[in-house]
Amino acid sequence: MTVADERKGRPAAAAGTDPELACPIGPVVDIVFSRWTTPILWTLHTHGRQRFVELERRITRITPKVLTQRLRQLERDGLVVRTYHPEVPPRVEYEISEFGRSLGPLFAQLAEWAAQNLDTVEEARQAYDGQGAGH
Amino acid sequence: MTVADERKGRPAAAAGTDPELACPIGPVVDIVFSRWTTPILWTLHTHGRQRFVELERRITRITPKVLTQRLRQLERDGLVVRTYHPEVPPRVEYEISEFGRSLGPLFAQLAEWAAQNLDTVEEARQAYDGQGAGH
DNA sequence: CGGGATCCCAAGCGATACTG
DNA sequence: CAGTATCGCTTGGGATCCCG
Repeated sequence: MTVADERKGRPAAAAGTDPELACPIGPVVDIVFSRWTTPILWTLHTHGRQRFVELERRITRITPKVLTQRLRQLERDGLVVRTYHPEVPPRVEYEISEFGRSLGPLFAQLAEWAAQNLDTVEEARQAYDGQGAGH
Repeated sequence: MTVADERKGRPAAAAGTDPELACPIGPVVDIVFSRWTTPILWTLHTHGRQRFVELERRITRITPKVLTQRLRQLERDGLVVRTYHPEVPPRVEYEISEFGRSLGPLFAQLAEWAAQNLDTVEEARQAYDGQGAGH
């Protein structure tokens, strides 16, 4: 199931003395930035409602099993809506929920940061690897 | 939210198509939202420059080995600055780099989303678990 | 088509011991 | 104090088979 599901959003707790996180964004990371969730949400966001196979094809390298797992998790968290059409052959469609769309600005800002600073990270890595080897 | 819509033709870092992501924020997630990086960056952000043990104590449950690994990664990516003081006993201090501070607004927005919507997620989970089990 | 069940392996992390 | 090195377990994910 969920990797670290012990975290419960307890509103009563004071500024997080939670076990492994002294920060309030730990739980969000688990929810939104788990292993495959970001590509899934992004694909659903850009291509709208689509079927299981479409997701499978667009998100390369993901296996159906994992795709199902993540999709279930996102559905459970209310970020994705799953619609089952009892036809032959069966048809299932996934889309971002209204609640899931509240992540829009966040993703946009994230994408913007990526566009502006990703190469800086790359430079930092090369610099580190270059003279970091000599220590 | 269509900020990065036009930069889809971004050349991949390595050769070929990007492995696991049809989305431009995949790499950022790896850099910023890896396993322990969020608590580390948050702690460094809120408590300023501090030593290894301080980080170790504040980020509960993290082992020194993993803390070192993540710290090295963050240093390599240019988000964290490591300062070694050749004393006896040795003293090492960590702080967020200038570049790392560019993540500030992002974290703020993330924290805000968490504060507003985390209980919604919890409700969705309970609803899902409640009647999802009977299905 | 859209999965669930099973087996299995590789990565990640914890625990422990040791160094400068 | 601030790590590095090694071992061993836990776990996520791939591969395969099968069902509705």
